[in-house]
Amino acid sequence: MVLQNTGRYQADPSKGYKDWSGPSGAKSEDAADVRIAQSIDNDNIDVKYGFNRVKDHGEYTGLLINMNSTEILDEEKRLVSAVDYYFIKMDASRFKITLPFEPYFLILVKKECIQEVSGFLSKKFSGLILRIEQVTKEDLDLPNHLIGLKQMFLKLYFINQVDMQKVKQQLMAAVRKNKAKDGQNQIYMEMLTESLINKHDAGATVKNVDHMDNILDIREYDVPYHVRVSIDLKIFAGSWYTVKSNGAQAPPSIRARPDILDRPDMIVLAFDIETTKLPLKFPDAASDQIMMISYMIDGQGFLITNREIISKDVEDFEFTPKPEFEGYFTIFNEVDEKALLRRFFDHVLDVRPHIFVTYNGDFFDWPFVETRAAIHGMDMKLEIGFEKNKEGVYACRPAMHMDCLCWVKRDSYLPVGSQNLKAVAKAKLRYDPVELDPEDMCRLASEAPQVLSDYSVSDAVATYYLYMKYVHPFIFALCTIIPMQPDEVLRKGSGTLCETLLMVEAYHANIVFPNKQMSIPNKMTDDGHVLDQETYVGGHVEALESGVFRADIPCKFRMVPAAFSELIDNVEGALRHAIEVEEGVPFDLVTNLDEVMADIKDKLGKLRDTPVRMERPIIYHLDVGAMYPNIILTNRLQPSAIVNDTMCAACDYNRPGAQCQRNMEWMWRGEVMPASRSEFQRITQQLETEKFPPRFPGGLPRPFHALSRDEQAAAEKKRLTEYCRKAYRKTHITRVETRVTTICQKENSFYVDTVRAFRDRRYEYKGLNKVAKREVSEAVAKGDASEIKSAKNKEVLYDSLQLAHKCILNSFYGYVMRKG
DNA sequence: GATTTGTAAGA
DNA sequence: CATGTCTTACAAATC
Repeated sequence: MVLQNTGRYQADPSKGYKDWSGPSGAKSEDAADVRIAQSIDNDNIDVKYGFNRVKDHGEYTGLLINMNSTEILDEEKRLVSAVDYYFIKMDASRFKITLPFEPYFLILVKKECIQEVSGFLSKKFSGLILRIEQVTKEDLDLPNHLIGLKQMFLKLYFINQVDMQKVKQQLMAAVRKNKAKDGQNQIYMEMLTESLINKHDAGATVKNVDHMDNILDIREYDVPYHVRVSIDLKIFAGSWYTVKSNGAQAPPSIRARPDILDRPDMIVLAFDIETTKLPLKFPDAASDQIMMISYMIDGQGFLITNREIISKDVEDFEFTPKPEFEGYFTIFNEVDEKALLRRFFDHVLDVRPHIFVTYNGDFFDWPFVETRAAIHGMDMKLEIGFEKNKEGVYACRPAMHMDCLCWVKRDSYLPVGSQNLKAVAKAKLRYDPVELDPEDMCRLASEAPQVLSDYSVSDAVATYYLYMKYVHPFIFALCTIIPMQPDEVLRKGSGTLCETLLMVEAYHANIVFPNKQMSIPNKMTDDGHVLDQETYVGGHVEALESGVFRADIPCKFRMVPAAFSELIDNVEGALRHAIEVEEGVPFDLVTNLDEVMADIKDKLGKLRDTPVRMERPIIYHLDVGAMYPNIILTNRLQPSAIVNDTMCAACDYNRPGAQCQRNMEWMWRGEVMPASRSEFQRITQQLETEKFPPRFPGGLPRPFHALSRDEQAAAEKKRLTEYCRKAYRKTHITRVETRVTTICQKENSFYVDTVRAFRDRRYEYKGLNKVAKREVSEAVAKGDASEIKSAKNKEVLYDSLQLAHKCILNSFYGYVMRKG
């Protein structure tokens, strides 16, 4: 492997930096020997946890619990991208299958030279591109696609992701260049004009000689590999599959088994550590020690003490805060910290948990254990396979790490002040945990080891049962619809979950994924002011009347008689709707209709006749359920349905009297810099004569044009803000405008369909929650303790599921405004 | 000392 | 790597 120093700054900061950092730089990652070593490493760790790759010709049925991407050598000794799928069988035994899958992405090429570009690319990237196929997909950006026009793409296959990355980078550069030629959406505009001028003659444009210039767009290039595979093959964690293994070389075949519902229990280990610390300081792994590790495995508790710190041996004891949260603890008193860690690692490898659970373990417990182990000459990665990955998460291929704090933050709907473990235990598990002032802990270690043990164990118990009751059922329910690892489903933002759900829907509807929209830095308004930020004016609440209202304080009402007359005239229609549509009862089954109608009319009549009244009010709490999702559904609001006149002009459905355009008013709000266009230009001119700090300490100062586009924009913005503050004595002017946007009502409904499916799923859980509530009261009436327990569990489960679905459902609304 | 700006939290 | 806006409170920055 040769490192080349071209002496030029690299555009990508991470790449550019690594090239200076010696042999461990970026390029070593694609060196074949390193990748083969990585592949062997992967398998060794998996075997450590009992996941052996199936290589025979047998058939296996198992519950899929996890997935990881990897590389394997094929019969020609080439490195091939594949996904490892981890299963457990009904008898709790484990196996792993490895599914090779060729990564791919799509490119859009000028229609008239598809063949030529295809041939050109095969030659230019021979050895990298495996093969090229032509595929047609529905492209919601394509003018007049509603009549069934499909877009033709070239689908480029690769044997592995590294090759794909290399080609992707070059093609992206070409696409960027071609797009920049004029305007942002020039490609689609060109197609628009073409389709407007002459729908049958597309070959009129002049063919380019350099075929890189004919690549108009690149699509679906940034879908994570394992997500790609799982979308295309419909493989979801938390589901059952029957796998037919076809020997060591041929890929296995996988078949979903929706008929199996029971699940084997996964082995769950929840742990928590207690450490020494200096007074009024946070524990520091470099100097402080681990005093105790307490953990629970499948409801069985363990506590390891460090007798260098703890003054005397602790005896086995029980910590059961509530009958349903049992905790019998077995104690290992170890001579020192090294023996404590040794005991912990050995126990982990003996049990081989599927899931490790912590509370904020990514930031405290894991790094602390890792550092302390290193001080004693142990490598946590080698011992139990856990290390910090590039997202800052402690992870291991064959075991998951579930940090309950992630669930609390995103899905629990608890306020920030109640997100510590104690408060969460109170709110969700409904018991008062042992509380202890951190400043007392070290003293208690020597004076009252039992008190400290109780405390330490209490955290492990809370973490374990919080996970088992709330986090586990929720994450594995979501996993069956979101094609990601359980870890990711736990940790990703709700917007990313929405996006992934949408990708699944789009793929199976044969719709090409829309590209991410890039925001233009320092955008200008029409009258030449820099736009700092733009958004919409959101919803607000209007109070018709304010004051103190109580059901026992009479209140003055002023009725509108005409409204009552209208109501009286419509009583029959309203009743019919209520009976037939809402209750689903045939109208003629009702026997006392006249009676009820007369009663209602009489009451309404009295209200009409004495319109000014003093009465005790009845106070209602009226909640509009799933309001935003329903607004989306009734108006068929979806990003791809935002159209303009040009798009509609190209659409065959746009005939006189067409009902497909829904015009909707909204309020635009922009924060505008007060400086004028000429002032802005003067500032940029000034900046171009200046020098800027080097990219890395010790480098040369850079002129303005050497800065990246983002840095330039930031510098312009900063200088402009300073200028505006001096010259105008304010940095922003807020503008609000009413705008009208057209929503196409005929657009492919995959987005609104996804929202609807998710809303209905939530209602399903709400319904099940109601059923469980009824079961609780029935069980309470019967006095059957075990039935009460199981019914209560169900109630809690369905309530947490519906609440968490609410969070993601609301995210569908916000998702369309997401940046990046 | 008044005003603007930035941040966090909750709804 | 990343749901949204609106309101309130408060501290820091700035004039």
